[in-house]
Amino acid sequence: MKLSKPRGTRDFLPEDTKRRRNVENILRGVVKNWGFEEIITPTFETLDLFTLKSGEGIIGELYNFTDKGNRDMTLRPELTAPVMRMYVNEMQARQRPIKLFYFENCFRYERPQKGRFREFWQFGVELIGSSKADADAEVIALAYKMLEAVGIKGDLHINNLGVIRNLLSVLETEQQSRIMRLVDKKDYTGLEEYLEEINAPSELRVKLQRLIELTGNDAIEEARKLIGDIPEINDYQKLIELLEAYGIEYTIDFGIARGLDYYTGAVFEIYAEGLGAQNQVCGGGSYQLIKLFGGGDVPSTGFGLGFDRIMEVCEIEPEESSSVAIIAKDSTRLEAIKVANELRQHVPVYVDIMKRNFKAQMSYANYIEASHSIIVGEKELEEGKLTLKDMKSGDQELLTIEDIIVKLTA
RNA sequence: GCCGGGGUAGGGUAGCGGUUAUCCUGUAGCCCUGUGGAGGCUACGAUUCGAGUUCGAUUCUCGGUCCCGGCCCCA
Repeated sequence: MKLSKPRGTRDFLPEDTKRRRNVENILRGVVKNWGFEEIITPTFETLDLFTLKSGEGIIGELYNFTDKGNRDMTLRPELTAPVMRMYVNEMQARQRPIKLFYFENCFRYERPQKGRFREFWQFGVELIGSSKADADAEVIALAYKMLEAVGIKGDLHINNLGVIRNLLSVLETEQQSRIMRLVDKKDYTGLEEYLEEINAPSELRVKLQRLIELTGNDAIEEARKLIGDIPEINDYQKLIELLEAYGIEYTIDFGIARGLDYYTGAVFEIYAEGLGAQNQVCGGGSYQLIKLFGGGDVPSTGFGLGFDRIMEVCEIEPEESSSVAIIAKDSTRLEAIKVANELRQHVPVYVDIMKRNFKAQMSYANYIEASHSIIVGEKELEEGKLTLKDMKSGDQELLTIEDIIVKLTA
């Protein structure tokens, strides 16, 4: 074969596309009912949007290019930054909260592996304008419910970075960032070495090491004992109470972190089984990006769902709906087109365009899994009727087109 | 960027120095000009690419490429 698709991209055949659209629409249905509205941003953006958010280091992972005006551009690797850019550009005067969602493809120049492609789809939500635990809870619960709606029982881990940031606040900003990155990577030996290197106070060291290993139901109380009655723990407590009210299952996990400074409070990740090394299907949290992009001091919370990974484990199949193959003879082909015109107001219709004989048309109807075939033959037309055949049962009856429409749309 | 395992018709496979490159499935047509899913017959269709070793490479060696899994990374 001479032409092939670019590495890490995929073709979606009709069957694949049908499955994907079905799941996509289920997810859309859920977010819409939570009051979120869909937006679309450009497929490519200026390079600095992403370097500003994530640092120069990400350039190696980007599909970037210079356009004919010598501007540095890139295909978007994610959608949080574009959405925040959109907000800063044209939505700052709107009353808050602003509840947005998107479903778009993203591009990253990475080594493909299971659940990781160079072109992939993200379904994401951004809730702009509230720093309250209520906003965090709504977003987290929504992520959970979306996965539930497509039959995925995710393992949800939550944390509030405010607690660890409070603990680290005595250190220099640079040191704090470095520590957050190490915690995020779960590189605990590296963390120990670094704490040694900067000669961190031994009390802080012990507290930190114990804190990031706290998980489970009593974790908050233990953290309170460890660090004291700080406001961040109370916020965390509020979040838990709200999540209980939403009726979702979660695991408190002080080990969840983010390597970037603009994450402020709540963070969460959802894992699913059956995905190999890339088992995270959702990641999110509250962040402060708008200020970084030159807007006001507006807090946000959001998440991204890895749609391709969802499809990997999701077993939902589209519902079967009725479709019709019209079987005609040479002498009735023109009449068949008229019948097709009528029926196409209601259901998908196939008409032979291969000049096939009667039997071959029937065979094709079977192949495409049409629920019904309709025989437009001389005998039928003489009576002003058509034969409707149920392809599953094989039963057939002579009916008027009106009766057929009633039957098919029932 | 790194480490493994792989690429033979559209899909699934056999062959592992010399074959008309095997078989299944598929697609098209016919048997069968108003009834599909079965059967029979016929046709279509492949050695990932490039170099090397050899009289001769699908088979051995090296490199590229793509696929699969993992590391790194994961905004």
